[in-house]
Amino acid sequence: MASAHVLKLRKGAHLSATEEAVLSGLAQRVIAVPARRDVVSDGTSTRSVPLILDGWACRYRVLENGKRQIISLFLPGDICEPFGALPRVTGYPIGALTPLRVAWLPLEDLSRAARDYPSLNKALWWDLLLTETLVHEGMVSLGRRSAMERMAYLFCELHFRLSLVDLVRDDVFDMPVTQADIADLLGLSSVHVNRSLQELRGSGIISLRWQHLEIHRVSALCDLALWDPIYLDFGDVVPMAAPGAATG
Amino acid sequence: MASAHVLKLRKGAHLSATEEAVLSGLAQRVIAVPARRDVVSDGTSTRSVPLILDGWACRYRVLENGKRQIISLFLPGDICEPFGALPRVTGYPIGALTPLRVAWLPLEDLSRAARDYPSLNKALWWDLLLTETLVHEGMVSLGRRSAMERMAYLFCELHFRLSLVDLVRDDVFDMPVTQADIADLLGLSSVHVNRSLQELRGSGIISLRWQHLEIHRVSALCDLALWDPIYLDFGDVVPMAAPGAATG
DNA sequence: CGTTTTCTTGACAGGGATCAACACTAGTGG
DNA sequence: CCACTAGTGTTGATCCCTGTCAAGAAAACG
Repeated sequence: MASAHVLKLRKGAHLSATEEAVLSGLAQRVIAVPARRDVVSDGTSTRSVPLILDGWACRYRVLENGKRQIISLFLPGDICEPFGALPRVTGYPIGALTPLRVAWLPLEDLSRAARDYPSLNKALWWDLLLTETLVHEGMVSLGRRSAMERMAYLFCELHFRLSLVDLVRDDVFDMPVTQADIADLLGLSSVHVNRSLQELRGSGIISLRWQHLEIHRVSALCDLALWDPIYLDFGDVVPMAAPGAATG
Repeated sequence: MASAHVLKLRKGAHLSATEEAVLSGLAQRVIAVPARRDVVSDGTSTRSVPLILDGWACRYRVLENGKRQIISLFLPGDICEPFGALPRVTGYPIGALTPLRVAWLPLEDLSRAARDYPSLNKALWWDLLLTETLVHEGMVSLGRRSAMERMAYLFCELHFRLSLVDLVRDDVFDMPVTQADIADLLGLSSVHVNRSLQELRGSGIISLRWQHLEIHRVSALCDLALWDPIYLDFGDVVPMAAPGAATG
């Protein structure tokens, strides 16, 4: 069974067996991180980037008044710093929402792999594009979707993203986060998350018990979420990457 | 007088006269875009990226219900697709908020320049980091700042960004956008923007007339905005860029 | 100078926050 | 194995921030 990032990157480009082996080989230095601990607390090492093998993590920010906003969610198979080489003098912490298995990918290995294997390169660009789009669509949610729409959108996004790494079966998947986490993700209060959730369950579109989400009517959920597949279904075909703008 | 992008990138690395000349030379193909016209309507050409020489632009998204959210703002000196080479099969449109002068930078030229001149490379990475951080902090605004705080934050951000390109004099700068634009930027209604603006003016912290913003008490504004300089003052020193994660 | 866009103001409604209490679950240690 | 504790989910009551609708004033524009 291939690990999550291999499963995910397969969706971005057709990978040969060799390339998949290379990809698996990158994830050598694996460490465990307990829930609610920071993976990186302030900026990231320039030498390697964290890859989530298992569990959920997030990039977040806590304001002076104590309010927390989750900026992006990292699921199994996600590279937490997709702008990999970006030297950060400062940055937002990345925290574990659940117990984590994290692989630290040495940047040298990663860029060598990308250089040697065009399909791998393509897949990594695809991953970057996807990550960027997710952030943008998250902004649209926070700015212009109602609480209910945000919830619905989140479930659609999770359905889409977790499908990429084979963690969805029959429109059912695990959601190992608290309602308070969801609140910080959606810019709501946890009380309101609770109520929206109940309303969504009451409508028969989903059910959620024991951190287990089941989507009964996917299309109804997408409608409610103002989901536009144009933005997230990239399909299988992605043009080859041109040279990077800022690449030395 | 150097053009805006040169002024901006100077802040990211020390550039030699030669490097500045190269940078200026990149902006050959200059075109004018009238206000309210799209610069790119669906995705971007793979061959070149737009650079704003003059005027304000934005990346935005319109939901099916007609609501618009501005995802990022582009000011003079900004490269609209800082992920330059990113091949987009889909994407959000970029629109002109004011009449624009746009230079289309050929990607080949850009990456050759970055390859040949390390400081230029460093500056472009710095620019990318800055852009990324602005988006993240925008999410925090939308999710966890009140209307008043968002307004204040926006003015702080603009003060910071426009200072980079020498468009601020004595805490005064032009704001050539309508209140409806601000509303779509901050995830508010235009009516509420109007009222927040008046309250802010009434408090004596700013004045705004004829699209001319004057900040009277910068520190008060920063306090109100929950402004954290850690996230946006990168200072002059930035570590050298490592090789890109997904660079072929 | 008329026309259109933008700004401003008022009245009203509602979505979501806040506060507070209680139930439930899970983990902990005796 | 059970009591204890802490975290999480649930509910009700209340408030207020912000959206919506509508109309008039001011400014921009051709």
